[in-house]
Amino acid sequence: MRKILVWFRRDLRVADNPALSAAKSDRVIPIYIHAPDDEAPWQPGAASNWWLHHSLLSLQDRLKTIGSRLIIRQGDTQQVLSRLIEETGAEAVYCNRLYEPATIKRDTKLKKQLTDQGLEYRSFSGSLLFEPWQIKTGNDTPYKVYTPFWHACEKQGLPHDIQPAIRKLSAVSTRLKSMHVDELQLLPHIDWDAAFYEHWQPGEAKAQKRLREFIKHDLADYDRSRDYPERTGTSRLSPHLHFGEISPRQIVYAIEQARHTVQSPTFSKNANSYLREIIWREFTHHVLYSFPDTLSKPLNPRFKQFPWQNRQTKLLRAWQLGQTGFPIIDAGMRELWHTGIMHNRVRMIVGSLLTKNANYHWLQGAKWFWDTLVDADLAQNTFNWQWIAGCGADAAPYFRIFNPVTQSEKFDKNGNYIRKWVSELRDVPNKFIHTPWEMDEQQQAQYRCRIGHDYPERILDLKQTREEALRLYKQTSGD
DNA sequence: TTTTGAGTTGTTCGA
DNA sequence: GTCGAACAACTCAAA
Repeated sequence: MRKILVWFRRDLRVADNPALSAAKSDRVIPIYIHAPDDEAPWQPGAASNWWLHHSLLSLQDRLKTIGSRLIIRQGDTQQVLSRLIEETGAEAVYCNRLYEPATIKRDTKLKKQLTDQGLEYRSFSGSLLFEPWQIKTGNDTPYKVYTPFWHACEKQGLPHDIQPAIRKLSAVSTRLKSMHVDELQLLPHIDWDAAFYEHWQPGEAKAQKRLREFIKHDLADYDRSRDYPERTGTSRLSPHLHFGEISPRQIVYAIEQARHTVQSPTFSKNANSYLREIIWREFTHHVLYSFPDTLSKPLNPRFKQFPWQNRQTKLLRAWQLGQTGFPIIDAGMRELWHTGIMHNRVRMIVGSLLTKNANYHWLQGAKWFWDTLVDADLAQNTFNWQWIAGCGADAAPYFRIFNPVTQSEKFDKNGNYIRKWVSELRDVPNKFIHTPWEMDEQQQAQYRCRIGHDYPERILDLKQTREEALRLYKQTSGD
């Protein structure tokens, strides 16, 4: 039996883990290397680190139940790996592939170094359904439009062959030292994460539970209910997927099973809508893989000179803190701050306001989301911010500027979402919940919400900024 | 090579 | 209140 280092990265699961499965009949030494310096300039934010902490604890427990032990180390990846190889006498390193530009660069270098030393380095496909080089147009170019990409995936068939969970691994020598998860200092020093514990349960088992509950309660009505932020009609699997506590193949497998069991055209239609979202995730990774410059530059070259603002100002701060004076925006930004997530519908509304109405650079929004989201994912964050800013793949047309009042009236009719997150508006009746500035002084006093005192004035004029944005974007699209 | 059809999520205005 | 059209042309992808 050979000794194999199974290098966990963002595949923190035991079931359907191709690298682990490939190594399981040998002597597996599961390792996790915390190497924050490798990830600059996109260091994971505090919310992401909170999740990682709990996910690592969970993986540690899971491995213990099958007779193994997770070895945690910190430092430069290459040095830590060499050290571990020396200490253990391992002959091989197995891992599941990641696709961000900086990670590919690091892993390619590592692979060369290890193979040069006569070691085996093997990587597997564990976090995407399709490898980014696997889905190409007829001209062998990467797709830039979603629908044909989806059709190409459908044509190949969404893979749902899953590897069963491993029941037993050989023991890891007690002499091999591991750090405690606590020592990685991933948890915040000040206590702002209380609400996270109410909203999230990281870990492989919880991810499976979330998937089952989503299919049972929400999938049948997914098309409709996913658009209403007060409901829980979305899957909320994104952070689990990001850290690989669950694989997209496992999701496809479970959806297909449910489809088979339920046997209803409506259910099947809703199931497809959800699978399309999973394929959006694939699409964002494929686009970043093929166009690594999009991390900082617009995919659409017309936007090279686009005059987005890039300064730190009061307006940006007000947006970040949920103090814009627009209830739906403030609800979303506060939900994000408190829970590490924001409903998808609301992400579009706040993104449109920042990039189009306020004319901020999409990277400003991307950076804030990166720091605050538990599901922060480089490919998806980059893609989606470029999408809403109108400069990305299959982007929103220039005239699509969300109106936060209209959106709010449409998707949070009774203001339940707003009142949940913006307590100043708790007593404001439905008539004014989307437009509290329309209350006269007496009403403001009566409902205990004085504009400019209890709740902020609006930070911008919707109509005027919309017209300015239309002018700017029209110029850019029409040149 | 050329042609053809289509393209996540919206808003506003006027009939 | 409801509905359809305008907002624009361009690029992508496949036939």
